[in-house]
Amino acid sequence: MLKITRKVEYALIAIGHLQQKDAGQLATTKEIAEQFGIPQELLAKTLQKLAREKIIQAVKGPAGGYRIRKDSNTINMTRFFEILEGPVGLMDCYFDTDCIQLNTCNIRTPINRINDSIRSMLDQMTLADITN
Amino acid sequence: MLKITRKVEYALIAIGHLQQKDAGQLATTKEIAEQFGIPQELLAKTLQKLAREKIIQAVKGPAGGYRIRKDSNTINMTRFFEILEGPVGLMDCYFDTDCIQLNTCNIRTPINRINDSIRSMLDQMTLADITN
DNA sequence: GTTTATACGACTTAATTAGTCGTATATACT
DNA sequence: AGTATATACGACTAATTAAGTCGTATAAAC
Repeated sequence: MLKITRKVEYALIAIGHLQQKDAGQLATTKEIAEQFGIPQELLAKTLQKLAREKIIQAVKGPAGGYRIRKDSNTINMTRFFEILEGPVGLMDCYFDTDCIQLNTCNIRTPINRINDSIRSMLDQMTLADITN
Repeated sequence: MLKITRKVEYALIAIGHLQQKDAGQLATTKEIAEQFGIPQELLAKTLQKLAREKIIQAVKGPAGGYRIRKDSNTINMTRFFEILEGPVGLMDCYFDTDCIQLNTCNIRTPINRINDSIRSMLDQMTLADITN
């Protein structure tokens, strides 16, 4: 439990790599995959998702690749995680309120308290913080 | 990601129920399973694990069951989660340091920072806090 | 027009989680 | 003593989720 998935892990590694680059410089998925020993196809799909959400910028064609956007310090980690994984919540009922057992459930409140703490912590971290 | 498992969910529900009881009163797995609509066998195994770790106390035989221990406010949530699920860490390398990529990995430090925050938050919560 | 990059959906495989079953053991009660 | 009812626990199966692969399309540099 409380594990991040490989997709997130790979995405963070890639972003970290992009942040090392000089402004405007591109990196290809191939380059990143090889350098960090991660499966290229999976990384590719992940970066595509991030590009769609304007977290990074994609450039097609030969000499293409991805670059980090300047505003990466405005993107908080809750948003980042949710792009790649969907809702960040210890239990689904944090978002999805039509649980049959809602009335008998005696742990919703405390769990949501933990949840809120984790979310607000992640809210306060930005993607830029990931560069060591 | 960041989801708690059913085992933990069921355990928390059960503990919440036990805490409602008057001091020394027992509840059976059957009673809890029926009241909250959760699979009895699975709940049983979970409670057995908690009993082994002295989180709750088991009484065998007819008129047996489980009761909460008085010191449930000294048990923190990190410990509780780890009894049921093993190490609480966003990535395995938080505990297991022999990752092949340790030297190339550029996200270990920031991830561990998030990790520490979550753990220290859970450290500060006790099981007793789960009673609404 | 060929090469090399991203885009993206469909698919397969692997791993984890959830749930079940059989059997043993302790104990209250008759 | 014998029966009923509770926990104890390992082995097993089913379901769900995560990880990884493949095929094909599209854009752009040369």
